[in-house]
Amino acid sequence: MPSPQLVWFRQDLRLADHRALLAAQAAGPVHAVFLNAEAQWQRHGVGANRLAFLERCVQRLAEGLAALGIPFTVLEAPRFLDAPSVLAALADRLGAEGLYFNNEYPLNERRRDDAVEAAFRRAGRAVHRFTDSVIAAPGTVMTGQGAPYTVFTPFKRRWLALLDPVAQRPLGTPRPQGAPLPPPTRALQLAKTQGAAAPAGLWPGGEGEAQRRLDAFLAQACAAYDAQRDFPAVTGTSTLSPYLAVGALSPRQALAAVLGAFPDALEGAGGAATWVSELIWREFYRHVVATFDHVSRGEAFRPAFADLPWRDDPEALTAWKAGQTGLPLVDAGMRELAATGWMHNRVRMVVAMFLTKNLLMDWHLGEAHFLDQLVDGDFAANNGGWQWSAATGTDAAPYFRVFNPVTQSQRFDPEGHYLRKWLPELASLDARAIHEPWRWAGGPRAYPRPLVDLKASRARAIAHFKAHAAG
DNA sequence: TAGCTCGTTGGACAA
DNA sequence: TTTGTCCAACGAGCT
Repeated sequence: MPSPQLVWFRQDLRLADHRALLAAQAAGPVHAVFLNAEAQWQRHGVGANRLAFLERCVQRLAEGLAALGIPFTVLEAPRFLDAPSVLAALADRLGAEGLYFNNEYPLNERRRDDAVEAAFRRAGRAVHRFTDSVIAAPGTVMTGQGAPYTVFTPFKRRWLALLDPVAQRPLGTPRPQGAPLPPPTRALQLAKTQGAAAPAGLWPGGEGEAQRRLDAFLAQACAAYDAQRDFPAVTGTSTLSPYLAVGALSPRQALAAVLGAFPDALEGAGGAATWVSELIWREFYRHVVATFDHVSRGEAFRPAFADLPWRDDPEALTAWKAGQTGLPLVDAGMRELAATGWMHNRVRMVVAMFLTKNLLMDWHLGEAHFLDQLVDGDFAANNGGWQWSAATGTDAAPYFRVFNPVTQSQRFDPEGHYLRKWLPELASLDARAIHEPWRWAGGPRAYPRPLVDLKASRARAIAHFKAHAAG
């Protein structure tokens, strides 16, 4: 029996188009492993919804591996620090020849992976790392001066110029490796998932579900994505973010599928092109995290705003989290998040702007709450989104661009369908009154009055940022 | 090198 | 109701 190759699954929980897995199979029989890093995840804010989803995806992966006859081990490695010893022990026990895994980009993950690689090399074992969670590897999309991009649009132009769609076609699926093994006998239990609020049926795990959603999106919503994606009451988005975040879907699979359905998706405008842009945004933020370590350390991307003082207002924060701010669109979004582990992207921007501008509270608080609640929680995308909203991030969005949650509500949910869905106490109000219930006969008793005056808090935020940008 | 253009997602107000 | 202008400057990135 030849020595097995260890394949370490992380945020790449699928069998198809898996670079490390396919490379390992080419070298010999594979033994798959997943590490349960409970303590690490809890310390870094991975919440119960995300863990429960992760658990379902690992479960599907375990079943798929068993069907192919590939043995699979889940090891306890509570902290990232434990990864080298735990993996080395497994390699010793199995007499493994090499270790294969796909790269991750936040600083902690890179350090963990470097430590694992060093430990394996010291033991005389080969380590093979792959670019898999992004189409363009960090470091390959650079300016004419050889510097990393910090503005999205030129990054996108360069990314598209470098893209070779043929070379980026998905790799296919692994082959069976002997007779099927018995499927896992007991349900996998990761960390503390009992606090999960999102019903399991909302976000089924696994790559099969990811492919179903991808197909449905391409058949139904993609063509009108540019026009429809901003309306939270409409199913205009792909809802693929959780699957991309855990790697149940690869970006190559997503890109190949959209190009198959819309061959001109790399040029011009239109729904498919706009969706491809979102895939590029995902890559952009991963490159930022891979390149600028201070982002992984929690610092503002723009040094000018590193020391911006924020208001401390625990009661307002509690009201924001609970969806009790008195601004209907903000509250609807926060309640959608609490109930489903997901929030429509337009509404994410509205609630983030409200927290960081109108309430003038630290974006780190919002970032942490989102990571704790979101099924699709991803450090790079979440951090990038929050810093964009807070005007501390990579793009040049001016700080005086402050969303008005009432105007946004009137524009993007004109009939109030989304508001009524999540705010039953406002269900009886008509389409005119529901966006600002306090103006109409004092508003319903069960619903709070606005936490802040929008006009005054907007002016306060602009003055605050202006004073700090100058100093 | 210096000049030029541009920057995901907006709001308020005046005319 | 619609449209134009201002809100501030600045630095990224290209030519």
